Amino acid sequence: MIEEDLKKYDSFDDCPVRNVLDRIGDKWSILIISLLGECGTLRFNEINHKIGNISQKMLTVTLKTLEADGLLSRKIYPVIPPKVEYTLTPLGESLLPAIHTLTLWAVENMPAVLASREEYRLAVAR
Amino acid sequence: MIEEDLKKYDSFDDCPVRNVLDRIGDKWSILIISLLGECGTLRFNEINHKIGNISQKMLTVTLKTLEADGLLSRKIYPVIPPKVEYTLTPLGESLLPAIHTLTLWAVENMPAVLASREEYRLAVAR
DNA sequence: CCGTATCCCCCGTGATACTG
DNA sequence: CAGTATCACGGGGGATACGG
Repeated sequence: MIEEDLKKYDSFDDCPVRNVLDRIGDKWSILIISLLGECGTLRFNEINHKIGNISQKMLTVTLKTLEADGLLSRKIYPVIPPKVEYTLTPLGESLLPAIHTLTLWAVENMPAVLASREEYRLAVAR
Repeated sequence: MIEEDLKKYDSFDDCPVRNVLDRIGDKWSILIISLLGECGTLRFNEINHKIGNISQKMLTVTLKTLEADGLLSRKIYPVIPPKVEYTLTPLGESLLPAIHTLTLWAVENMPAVLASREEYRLAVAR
């Protein structure tokens, strides 16, 4: 019984912010979306080099997830060596303003957060 | 221009969006911030019950982290049994618009994301 | 060049029991 | 009521090697 009875009181599963963070709150998604938002279209290795410290595996995995979610599209040129281009879909582009808002907050307020955290650390250490 | 100013954050380590997600991109932070944004001030067990499916440990950990980051404040009443109230700081409140923007996007576009994902799943299965 | 396929480790999260 | 303490686990993520 319990499993189902609890679900109707489960505010968690229906929270839209959590749903979106479950999709794009991982380590690389938003970074890739921002990058494509700036640059328009990029090849696999271009993204790889621009980010710099992402593993090839995670880049592949993240791009595939974003494609499955309909946030970016993949164009394969049947040439050798292979050439693949990634571009945001309109759905992906629609996410840019939200990311931008979050970015602005970060630029303005992260220094305060870091300062607070340092102060807290010192207070606890004492 | 903001767009150009942000370009200097291209590298991963200095990316503001990643910094903020590293802090509040965990499973419970944004949910708690939203809740306090709605309700103003809440006691430990009130948050516990309103969220419903968070473990006591994670609630404690998340609240402590948010306090250390200066996003919420903690008021302890020296009574027995203990009474502790949590309220957003101005810094925490300043995050609400960004969360709201993200929420709006989720409400509007998550159905499309889920549909795309299902379609992709079917395409791969074939 | 653009991926796949493995192996492995860390740590965020949860379950449970206990305390002032 | 509001936490601590401890144990356990699952999976996100990295390193590496191989494939078309």
